[in-house]
Amino acid sequence: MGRTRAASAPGLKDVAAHAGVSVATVSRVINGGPYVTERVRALVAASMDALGYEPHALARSLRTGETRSVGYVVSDIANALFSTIARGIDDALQPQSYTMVLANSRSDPAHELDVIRHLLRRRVDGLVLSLADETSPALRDFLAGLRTPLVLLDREVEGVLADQVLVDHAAGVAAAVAHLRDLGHTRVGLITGEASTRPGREIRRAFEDAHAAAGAPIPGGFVRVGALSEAFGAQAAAALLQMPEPPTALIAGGAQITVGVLRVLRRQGVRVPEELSLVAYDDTDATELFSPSVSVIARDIYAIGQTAAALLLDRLGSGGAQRVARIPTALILRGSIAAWGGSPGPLLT
Amino acid sequence: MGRTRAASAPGLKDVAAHAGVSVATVSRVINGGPYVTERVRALVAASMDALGYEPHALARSLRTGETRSVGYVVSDIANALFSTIARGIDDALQPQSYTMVLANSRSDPAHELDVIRHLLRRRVDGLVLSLADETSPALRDFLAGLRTPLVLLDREVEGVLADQVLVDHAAGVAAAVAHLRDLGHTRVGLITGEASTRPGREIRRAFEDAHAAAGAPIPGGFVRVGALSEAFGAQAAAALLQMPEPPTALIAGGAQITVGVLRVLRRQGVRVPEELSLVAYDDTDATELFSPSVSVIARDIYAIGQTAAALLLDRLGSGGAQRVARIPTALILRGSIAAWGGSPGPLLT
DNA sequence: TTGTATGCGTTATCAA
DNA sequence: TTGATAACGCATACAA
Repeated sequence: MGRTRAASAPGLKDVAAHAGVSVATVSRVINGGPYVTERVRALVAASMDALGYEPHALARSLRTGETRSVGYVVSDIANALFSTIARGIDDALQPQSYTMVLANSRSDPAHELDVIRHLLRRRVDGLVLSLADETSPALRDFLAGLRTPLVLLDREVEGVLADQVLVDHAAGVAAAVAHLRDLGHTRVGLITGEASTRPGREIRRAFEDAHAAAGAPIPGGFVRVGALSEAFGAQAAAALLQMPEPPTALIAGGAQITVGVLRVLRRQGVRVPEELSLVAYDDTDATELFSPSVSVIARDIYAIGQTAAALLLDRLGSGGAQRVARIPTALILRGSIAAWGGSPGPLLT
Repeated sequence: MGRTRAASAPGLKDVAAHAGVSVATVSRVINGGPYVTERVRALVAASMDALGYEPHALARSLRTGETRSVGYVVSDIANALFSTIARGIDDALQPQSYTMVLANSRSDPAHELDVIRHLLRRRVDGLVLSLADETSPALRDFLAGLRTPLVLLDREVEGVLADQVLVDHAAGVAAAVAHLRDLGHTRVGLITGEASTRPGREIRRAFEDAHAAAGAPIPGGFVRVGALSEAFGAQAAAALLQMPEPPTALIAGGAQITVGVLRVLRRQGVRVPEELSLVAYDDTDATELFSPSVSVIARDIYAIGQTAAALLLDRLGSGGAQRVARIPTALILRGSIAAWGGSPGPLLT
């Protein structure tokens, strides 16, 4: 007896009845509204937890027009890069009581549009996008016409107005090439992702620029471009090693690619760095624990997510012009690099 | 001119006006309701994409009482274990057009309750929980009183009615101990997580049971229990190695712990498997690429997520009794194990 | 300082 | 086969 609708969760109405006030008053108490007596506030608060009241976020959102949620679209959440970014986003969102809604696109550009639409139907207040492919015209047009605030992570989509977080791949790659050349390497290979996504373009461009600046040619077939996968990394590394005149140093431009490369080097018993110097992408357990430890181009991945969320929250709050945040890269030297030709320098472990 | 409320997204009303029918009819078309002329259906469909109409999921949910979303509560999404599970959940959810809402508890039991409450306010239809601590009384009481369908991942919470996905740690650990003993190891150490969480309890129990079954004592100090972190793994490994009579074989019961252990073995130049045989947890890049490759107790992590989502969807659909799904473990033998005392067997790489 | 009443965009009930 | 309309739970303009 007493409560009539025992089945469903208590609402504002139930709390109001229990406290002997109106729903408006309860609402004011919940939202910290003005003009509420301390006496009434306490009364209502008591009723709320007597009934175990939990505000109905959907109803509130329908009324206010904001969901306090942001969508994160990602090609594969199981990828350490993206899950670390997700952590960064979520950590930055929680203090403002925003929620992250995750949508996995499975690296499929068509599906990508679907999941974005799905998020929009749920009326997320903003979107953070780690796009699988920034060249799809359908996606580009769709995003260009979008009102919802957007943050692009290391992606450039023509005609789309969005905040961006860009990783400075060029600096890391330039440093790596310069270091290897200083050590006497004139035959440096590169394995990286396709041009359909910014990192692939940037890494390749920086690699070529660094050689051009040094007035050094890149031997034919030394740049391998393909999927950001272990399989491609392995295949490309094997192909490179099989060349009549293989590279004496290699840059693996992508974390998954790196794993494939390491697997091949290990399987073929290639001695690193004696036979091949190696610079890989991203400071991970795998690169650190490989023997020898692998020199890497590293960046603060967590910060990418944090920064993205910060940009988005900022825009949701105050609006303003589109902004671009830049994440630096650093070359971390470890045992996988040695001089070529001349006398070897001191070996790191 | 024409549309009055150009600012906000078009609603059912706008579509109805544009098509010259009632909102009820539009709603029927959207939901594939019965009794709609093909003529009208086409008319409405045309109006919908003329206006770029997107259904308002929140309003619909408010009306229907279901959000078609499930919350996944996780102690750290950046952890590969949980991000892989998340992928499994999401993949199983998407075909049914359910969405995953992620909530990171930061391994903090108090915060854990907060994020669950937050998810509930958003009226998720169900919850998948990778709890950081299953012993918290507050959390236990809260969950016990919950109406929302629950799936516990490798956790046991007293008094809580929920579907469960349980990993069969015991089988893997038993196989590992048996294999090591067959190879002559009588001094096997274990580093694993605390009893506050099922895996820690199970792994320890299986380790002790396996020894008891063999009538073999476990040397004092050979079982180290602590945080599931790299730091603890490293610290415990160092302590074990420093003992006057250190173990000849070691089981690292946790992926993070494993990384810490590997780091120490490498730093101290411990020769694996000559000086120490090693069995670690989870088949990862790090364990595979370590030299030598590390034997592991593996399980299909992705399947944990998939199974959890399947159980939940099932319950959301048909209800029925609580169910328990079991995920097997397997011992994968690689080069990190060798016989002790007798003649070494054939070495794997 | 508090209460009443309206509407957010839907679905579902009932009449037509 | 279609249309009018009442909720869903809340926030807020306005009245008191």
